[in-house]
Amino acid sequence: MNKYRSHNCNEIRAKDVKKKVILSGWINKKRDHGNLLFIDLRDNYGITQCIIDKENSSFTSLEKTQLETVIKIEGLVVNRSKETINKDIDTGEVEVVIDKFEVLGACRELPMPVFSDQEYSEEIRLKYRFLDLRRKKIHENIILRSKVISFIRNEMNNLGFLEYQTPILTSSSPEGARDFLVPSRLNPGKFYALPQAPQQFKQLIMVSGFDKYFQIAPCFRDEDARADRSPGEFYQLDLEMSFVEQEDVFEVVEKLLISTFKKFSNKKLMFEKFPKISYSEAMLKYGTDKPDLRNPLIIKDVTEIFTREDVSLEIFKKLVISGSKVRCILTKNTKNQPRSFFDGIDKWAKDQGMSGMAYFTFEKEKEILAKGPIGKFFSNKALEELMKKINAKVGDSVFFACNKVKELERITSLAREKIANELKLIDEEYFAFCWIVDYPMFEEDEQTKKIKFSHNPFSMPQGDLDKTNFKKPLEILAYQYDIVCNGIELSSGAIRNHIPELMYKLFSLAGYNKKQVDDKFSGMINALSYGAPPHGGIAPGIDRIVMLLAGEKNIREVTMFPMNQNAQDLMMNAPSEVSDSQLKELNLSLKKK
RNA sequence: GGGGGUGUAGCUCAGUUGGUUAGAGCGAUCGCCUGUCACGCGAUAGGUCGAGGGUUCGAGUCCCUUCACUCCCGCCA
Repeated sequence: MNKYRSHNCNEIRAKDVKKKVILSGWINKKRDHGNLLFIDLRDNYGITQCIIDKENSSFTSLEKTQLETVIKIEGLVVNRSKETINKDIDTGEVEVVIDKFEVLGACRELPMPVFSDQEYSEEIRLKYRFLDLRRKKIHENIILRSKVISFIRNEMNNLGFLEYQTPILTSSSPEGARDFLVPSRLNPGKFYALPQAPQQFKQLIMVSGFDKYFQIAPCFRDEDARADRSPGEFYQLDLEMSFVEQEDVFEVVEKLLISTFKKFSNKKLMFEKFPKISYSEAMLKYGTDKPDLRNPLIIKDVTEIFTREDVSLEIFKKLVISGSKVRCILTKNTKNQPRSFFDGIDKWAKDQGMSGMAYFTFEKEKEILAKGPIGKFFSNKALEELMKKINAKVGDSVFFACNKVKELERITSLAREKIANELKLIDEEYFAFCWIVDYPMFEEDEQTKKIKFSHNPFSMPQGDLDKTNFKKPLEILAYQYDIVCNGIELSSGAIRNHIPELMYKLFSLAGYNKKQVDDKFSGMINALSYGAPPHGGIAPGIDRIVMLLAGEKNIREVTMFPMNQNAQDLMMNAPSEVSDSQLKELNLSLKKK
């Protein structure tokens, strides 16, 4: 028998009564009655109540032992009397009468309690992550993460994919996020980069003839953090397939995500077949390319109404003449909402840096009228036309925003979320997946007005390439797609461009000449010219999938050892300074501040 | 880079219009308690009120600067 334990702390049951057992674990909680002491002993698996009384010579020293000390106890399993059974724990019908105990790992005074429902500051949690991780909720989240990853691996294998590793030390890529750089000792003055994603490698794997690849891949991007975005590093389920069209990728991913979400969550799927929404439609209807489809509110363009002569809201009309658009959000049957609801939205909008949100409610006396601050600026006819256009009924309200398209999209997207939350229109018991498709290949850089790749330079343009009008690059769509769940972008992917000549052509539109492309993407462009299969893939974010499954709003709740917002690891003290000799060996010198 | 929020005991927080010696719960230490499971009861220790400056007879509270954490915008092909 193992010297530390005969059972774990979630194993002993009524059938074990009268057995001599050895348990090891952390002191989760003590309840000291002076002559009788209860110890809740905790390990990864659960809790067992242990008991000792004054008759035992170890009583006094056990009584003085700190919480979170690791101890080993030996004792006898006994039944609890009926009225002392604890139904909240699996071992609650029994307890262990301690015969002797031994401290295996002493514990100093705790900087934060482990057994508590309190919330703690991120700072203290991250500094003492090893204590934080002992706490039930996050401990279970991390175990869930492990199980999800293992399930996904298994499913991918079943779907015929094989897992291949790709380099961590690679070359810096010119586009996209900022790279983490690693100096090369053997090549002074030169740097590796950590991969932002194994993008080029997975395409090379296809060129190498492996057909179906996947990897739970670490990705490194030196960009600022968000609640749903770890600074520094995160994981993707990276996958790529040869001889496929967009639909083939969709089929695999839908299968995988549906089985994963059904297995690990009790929430319902809003759609078993994920709806496909074009990028342009999403931007109009939801103001974003990551819409939360649990939210029933839809944005509509009503610019036309404000060109009518019988609408006299001059502030909007002037903006419309100078190129702004007006978009609105209709809320059903809200005529009885208190004034504070409407004004609250308006005030909130102003807090968001907008000029506020105008609103009114459709009512009917003799004829249709608009009740609200801007109602008087609309003629009867204009109101009827508006109602028809946005499918409104008497009793519904409508919120308007007016701005240049890009800002308008941002505003209405946020407003859609805000209003839905206020009206409690979002059912938290659902996962609503969708595909966003038909991304434009290029976009105009706002500052420089130059054409640039809007997503991924390696994506395949849509349509018959002979007929594509390369003179109007902004009109070219790509086989580029995102998958979104509950307003969170889970991944993006594409059918790749495997034709070198076309690649040069597209890069030239974005201002890169042949030599620059050859320099920057030598590995890949070279490979594509030696017989590359048509291929495509996608890369769902593992952290975000687990976050959704765990019902967490912050990615650190499903990450074992995350960095803080400033990309520092407070526990390991990273990043840190290095010695002069290390720098010298790397042929680096630091600028004095 | 920009905007918002927070910062008071080891932890979680309260602290009124600026006014006596800055409080509570948990934790720690000591004492009492043989059926608790957030055990109970009593006592003690524990504070640069994030830091610096200013206004004031007087600042945890008002003003300025700054730091830390966090949320958001930019950024994340």
